[in-house]
Amino acid sequence: MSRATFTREEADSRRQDLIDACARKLADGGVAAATVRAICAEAGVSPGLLRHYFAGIDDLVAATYRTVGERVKAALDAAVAQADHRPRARLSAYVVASFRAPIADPALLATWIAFWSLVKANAAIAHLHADIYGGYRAGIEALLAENGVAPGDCRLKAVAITALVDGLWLELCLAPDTFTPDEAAEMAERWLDALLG
Amino acid sequence: MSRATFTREEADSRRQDLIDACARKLADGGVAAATVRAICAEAGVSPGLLRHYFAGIDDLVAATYRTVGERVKAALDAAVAQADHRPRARLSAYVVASFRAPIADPALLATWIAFWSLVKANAAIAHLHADIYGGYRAGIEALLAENGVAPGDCRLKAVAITALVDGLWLELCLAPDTFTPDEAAEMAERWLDALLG
DNA sequence: CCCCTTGTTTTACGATCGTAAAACAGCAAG
DNA sequence: CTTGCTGTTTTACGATCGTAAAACAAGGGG
Repeated sequence: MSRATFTREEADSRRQDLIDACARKLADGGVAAATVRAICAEAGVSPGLLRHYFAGIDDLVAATYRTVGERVKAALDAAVAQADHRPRARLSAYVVASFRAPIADPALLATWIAFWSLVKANAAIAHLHADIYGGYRAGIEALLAENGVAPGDCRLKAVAITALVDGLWLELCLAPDTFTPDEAAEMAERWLDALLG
Repeated sequence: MSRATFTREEADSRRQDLIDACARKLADGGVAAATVRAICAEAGVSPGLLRHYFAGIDDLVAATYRTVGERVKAALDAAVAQADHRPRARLSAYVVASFRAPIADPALLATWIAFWSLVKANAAIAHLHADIYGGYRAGIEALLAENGVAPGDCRLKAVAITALVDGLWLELCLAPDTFTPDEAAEMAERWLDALLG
């Protein structure tokens, strides 16, 4: 039996393939399915290659969280940039974007839940989580300030908005039959109305 | 080396010990830490005993979800029973109880997140989840109806309330330094105000 | 006092895990 | 055509996983 052939790829391409495969495995099988062998098979690569690009499976999972987090943040920022320039429209755009493509993707949401489940047990993931959510919340706080919310109220209101969005994400992912992304966006909008007084 | 001694316990006691140990392991180590050997060690029992009370590890995890779910539901119902009889007070009691003892327990919330991460991959857990959340939502819908919410609006508003509560739970568990349970309860109350119009 | 039931422990097995290290193959440079 | 670098695969190892089945011990009924 001869050794399998392979094509040489640029480093960043393989790295990204592994990250994407990791996200996919986390999405449809949870943490238990994101094994070295399963991820590499999903990426169409032999198991040994993982440690050529990452320090280990934990490092790959962390890199995946970072990548997915940056992708989400970029999508949110893009939504704000494309929105009407009025403060309220900008805030709405930021929040509602969570329920539109490319963020409202079942696989992405499932991956996100897997990351949540790792925060308490994995220190590196915990640090990453604090970083990602800090940035997310900072974005909301800035938009709240634009809308005339008192500086002392921004922190808690940003938490409250993040909580509703995460909760709706969660239910949209775990029980997608009970409501639609449009209804989720509608509820989020209503929450903004309530918080802006 | 002689065989270790042991004391004979009533079946339900050992069963409950294993369930509690499973919840504890899920809480502080996530799904990865909830192995047969780790759980049995936590329960002070030899590894082989698990299969005397459960069909396997998956069965134990499911039983743990069911038990924890029932405990939460009982606490919520108790809070409503102790509340003022006016409809709005009863609804508030149901929602705010999520941020008071015994529900607002870090270990319980961490366990809950672990269950979320299993829903998509494990059919039995998914069925259980639908059951538990169905009951939870039904409780809110009944209280909303008491408060004069139109039948057609109850479903979506119950989803919205559940989402905010879950989102606040999540952040309270993953980033407990950013806000307090009291602030969470305050936000939930405000959400009720907004939804009741 | 002995036996019988059964809760409990022990031991063993095959599968799979993450990782290390060696063997190989593609491709550019000489 | 050959050489050297390195991306990639293969193989191997020790650890740990869930489970099956046998060995044992505790306590009650004859």
